[in-house]
Amino acid sequence: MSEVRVRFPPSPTGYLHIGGARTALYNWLFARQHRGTLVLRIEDTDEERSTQASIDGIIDGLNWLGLDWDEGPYFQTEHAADHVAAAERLLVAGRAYKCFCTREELEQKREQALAEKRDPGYDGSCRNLSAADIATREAQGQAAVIRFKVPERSGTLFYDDEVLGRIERAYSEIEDFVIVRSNGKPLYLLSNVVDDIRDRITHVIRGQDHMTNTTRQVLLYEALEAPLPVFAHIPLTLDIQKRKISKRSHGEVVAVQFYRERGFLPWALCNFLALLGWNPGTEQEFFSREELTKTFSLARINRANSVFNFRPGDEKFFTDPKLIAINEHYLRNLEREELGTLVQPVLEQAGLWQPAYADERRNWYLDTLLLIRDRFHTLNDFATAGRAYFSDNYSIDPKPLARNILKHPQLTEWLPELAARFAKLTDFNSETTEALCREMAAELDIKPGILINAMRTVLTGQLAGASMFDILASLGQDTVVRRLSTVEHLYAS
RNA sequence: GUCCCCAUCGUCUAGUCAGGUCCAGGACACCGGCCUUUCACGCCGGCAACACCGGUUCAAAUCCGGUUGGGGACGCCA
Repeated sequence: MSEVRVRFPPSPTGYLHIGGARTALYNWLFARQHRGTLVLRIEDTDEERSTQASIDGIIDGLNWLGLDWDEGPYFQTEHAADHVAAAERLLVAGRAYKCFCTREELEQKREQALAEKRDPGYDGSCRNLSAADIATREAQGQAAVIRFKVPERSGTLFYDDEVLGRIERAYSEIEDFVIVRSNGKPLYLLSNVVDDIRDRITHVIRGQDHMTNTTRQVLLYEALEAPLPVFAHIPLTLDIQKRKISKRSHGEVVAVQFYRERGFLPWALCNFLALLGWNPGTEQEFFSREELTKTFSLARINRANSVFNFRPGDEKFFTDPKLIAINEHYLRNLEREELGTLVQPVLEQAGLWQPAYADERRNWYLDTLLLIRDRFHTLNDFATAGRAYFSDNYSIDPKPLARNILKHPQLTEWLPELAARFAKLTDFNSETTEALCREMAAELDIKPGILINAMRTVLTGQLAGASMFDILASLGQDTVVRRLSTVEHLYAS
């Protein structure tokens, strides 16, 4: 039984996006499940578009997601000599040939073919050049690319895809493709195969957009006399208009980085991504790493493409609502200490962190997070909607201000009075404050809700929140008294 | 234009390979209710789909053919 070896080969031409992350996740799950090896290989043969920033971004993204690899990162350009050597071998074996057609000629033919609604593929002009002809052209200094010579066979070529079943394509439909540029640099189709052979890749798990590449690469494996890996083409992630998701046309919402910045939990994203195109066949939707690793299987990957349901410009659907729901689930179920650890950097970045939260106020800090997390969607909410718990410098939302404060001008007297009474409490807790508050409401002959909602608004700035008296206990007597004592400024403008 | 892939609620999907247990199940979203000082959680309920046509069969979401629709590829990009 041979070892499972898979790879994730991003091209560093942009950030890591949702689709790429899912491909990485599926490879990672498959590797971990089989106790195999995941190779990270940076496919940087496109020198014009490859950037160091992209490489860093991709690695950062994978690290954040917790998708670790066992070998690499390898860089494809470092093996360019291997790729060219393979091409030379194919040339010698008569499995490839030099083509002197210029880019301009090819471009022109392609456009013309498309305009006439004909097949735009290469017409094979240089396929049967004589040795003398080639020598002459080379002597003249004409540049040549190397093309793979697709065998003249009747019938169809096929491979058995783990997701899609048998895929067939007629030999006659496959055109002679370029494997080495005229400047001597190898191209993806070739490099990718040579590297996969060298890295002893056993399973190629990649997007369905590679299917036509695969049929050509199957030919390359054969010509290079290497065993074929197992192919698994996973469905594509589409936007709501059913367009393939790409960094260029969709911007940041499809970037993994975006979710990190917005306070999503990395495993929530993984869990969501796992379910986008795959399902366990049971009704389970939340998985730990271990559970997912155990349950995942290529055979249960969906054949149809899936839609990543986000609506640009829509605040509520700024990303797929299911992803938000999954994130909320994890946020609510995170263990106390882990939650504390994850929220810390968010508070730090907002300037709300205090060293005491790691020390003498640790308990208060963790209790407070537990108290307020139920209504939050992301980690960032702790620093925004939850700001009043960590700082006196917070703003009051207009909606609760109008509804709970401005509507009752007498609160300018009631709230300071309430503060005064709170100040006298010797045991300030949720029970004593509630009793006191209800007592005062009865005296004034008003509904307790008026005082309670007014307090919520003044103390947290928010329309919604946890049980008010728990909030009071969390905030503490001093803060509560201070904030309730002067409220006139709220009526200012 | 050619080739390849795909087709179940708005979205993610179960069910398709081994036809009947499916007048199609779950989740998210949405709507209503309960709870409640608010909001949320939670709980209860609701709306909502087998693309179409034909064939095979006692029986089709499931098998076959066609149509339509969607996607991908057709680069000296990866």
